[in-house]
Amino acid sequence: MGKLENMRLFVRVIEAGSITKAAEQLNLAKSAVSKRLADLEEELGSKLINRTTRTSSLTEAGANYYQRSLLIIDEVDELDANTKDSGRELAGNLKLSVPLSFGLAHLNTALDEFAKLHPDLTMEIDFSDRHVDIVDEGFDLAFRIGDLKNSSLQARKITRINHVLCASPDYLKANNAIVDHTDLPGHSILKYKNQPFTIFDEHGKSHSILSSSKISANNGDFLTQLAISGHGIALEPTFIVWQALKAKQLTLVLSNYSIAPMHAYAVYPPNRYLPIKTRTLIDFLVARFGDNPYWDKY
Amino acid sequence: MGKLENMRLFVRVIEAGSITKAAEQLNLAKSAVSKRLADLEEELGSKLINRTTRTSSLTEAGANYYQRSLLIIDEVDELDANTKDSGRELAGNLKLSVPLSFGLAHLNTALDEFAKLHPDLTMEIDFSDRHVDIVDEGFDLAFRIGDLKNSSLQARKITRINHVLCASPDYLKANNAIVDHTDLPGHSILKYKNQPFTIFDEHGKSHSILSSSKISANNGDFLTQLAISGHGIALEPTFIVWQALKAKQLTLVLSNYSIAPMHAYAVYPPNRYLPIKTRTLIDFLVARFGDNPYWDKY
DNA sequence: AACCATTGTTCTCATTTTGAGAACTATCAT
DNA sequence: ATGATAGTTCTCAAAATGAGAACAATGGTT
Repeated sequence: MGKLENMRLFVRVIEAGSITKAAEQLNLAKSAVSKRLADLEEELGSKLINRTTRTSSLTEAGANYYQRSLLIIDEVDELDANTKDSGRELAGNLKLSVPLSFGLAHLNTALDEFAKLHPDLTMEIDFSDRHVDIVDEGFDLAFRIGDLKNSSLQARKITRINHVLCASPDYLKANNAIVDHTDLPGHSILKYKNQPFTIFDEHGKSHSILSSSKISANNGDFLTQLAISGHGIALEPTFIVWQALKAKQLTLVLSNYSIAPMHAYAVYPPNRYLPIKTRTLIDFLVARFGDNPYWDKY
Repeated sequence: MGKLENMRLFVRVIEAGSITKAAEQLNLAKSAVSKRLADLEEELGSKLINRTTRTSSLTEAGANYYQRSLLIIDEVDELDANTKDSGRELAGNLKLSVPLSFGLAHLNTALDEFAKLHPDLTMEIDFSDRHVDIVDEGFDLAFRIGDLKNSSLQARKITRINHVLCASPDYLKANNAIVDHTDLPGHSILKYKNQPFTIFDEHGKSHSILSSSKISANNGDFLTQLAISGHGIALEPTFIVWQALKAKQLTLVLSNYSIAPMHAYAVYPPNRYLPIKTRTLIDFLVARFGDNPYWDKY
């Protein structure tokens, strides 16, 4: 094994927090990780990590080695990427974490198109709404909808996510008319969480709606079906209900009101050279969706 | 084999000028070098070197890769060196090219003392007066006396080399008196090359002496013995004749005149991070000899 | 204080990688 | 046309590396 590979392993051990976790992430036996780390320390003649079976900490030499290694690794990755870019097709693998609804309905076709454009590229798509740990789980890219929390991850905004209130024509006929926001509490709202939400009237004034949900669920498609069946007014992102709106299965409610938009982000590991395949995919998605996506045209 | 090791191999192939020469320098089979270079190119997906069986040239990608690799390699070497320096003894090997006379008489004791100070260090000393190719032959350091030619090598001045005219008392008794430089042509001068030389009188005026040498030889010890035996006036560096002067076997001739000094240099490969063991040795020698060396005290 | 779970280390062995060397190919000089 | 030289390919032995078992050390829990 090489010097650079051992630097990467050392960096991974630090970032994982233990030899055991690093071994899991690297798909290596912990004995192999232990040995290579020991070999690196022996070659350098310096202890990099003070470790017992329960705790470990960087030595002073190790802290410096870690910082400098990061820089060198990034330079090598950039050099490799630049050399590979010399008149060459994208190749390799992209491991992506994709939210269920957005992923199945929209990202899939975009990723399929991207894959056709780059035949030497492979992709592993993991559909999940859970909050993945990108570094820990080895993802190149993850997609998040909402507001990004305090995070060391780096993110690029992919598109705008608008939300609307909508109900079936039958539901609206069978229930009290909704003229303004004060009429909402008398209705059944179908939404993700049984929590109040805020809407803005045409004057920009915000109103918090404290309506109890008869049903709440964390699956937008399910809620859409309920709304189409006349079970209430759905509060959902347009990228889910756009086709039902278009087909007149659902109708906008209080369309002169607005809801603060969310955004969809592509999220990737921090302090790393961004591989061109990852960067190209993000650029492709920004161009494909952007701030005026097709699902807002209904 | 690792990415960094393959970078070093690639750089070596470029600098050696051929796979065959690089293999010789690295003590590897040329099939191994050929394979590793091909593997690196395959991994990068780019041809780095266009090569036929007779000629080779860098591609554009290869030229960039070469330049960037040099930087990365230096950074890694520096990081390693700094980490190794963390409260540690010098270790490893130093391969030195040492001129015969100066080496045997002076450097040897200095290097022996240095080795005693650094027990984990090993040294390979190659005694030769020939002009070695430091990079080609894998030397860490070479020593040169004289004036450095136009060279990309880097050098550090170790000490000053003074030359003197001297003869045995018997020779001086048996031959015409030497009062000033005009008396020299009537004498037999023992020197390295049968060429004129320049001396400066007490007023700083230079005089070219066109005396033919009965004997010339490129071995200073041999010439010293001839002078002691009364065969003529020797023109030699003090580091060779100092003990004969001290023992009154030889006496200065025209001691109020002077000869332009030369210098001894430690020479090392250019554009490289200088390993601390090499740097420490050079510092040691500068301190040990300096501009007023012990052989000038006679 | 005893016990258990977890992490790291060491050792053995199988697998993989790597280099040596022979044989071959291609190119250029004579 | 021939020979010398450099690079490539192939085979095989040697070296390196990782997996997994067993063990040691540490800290938390009871």
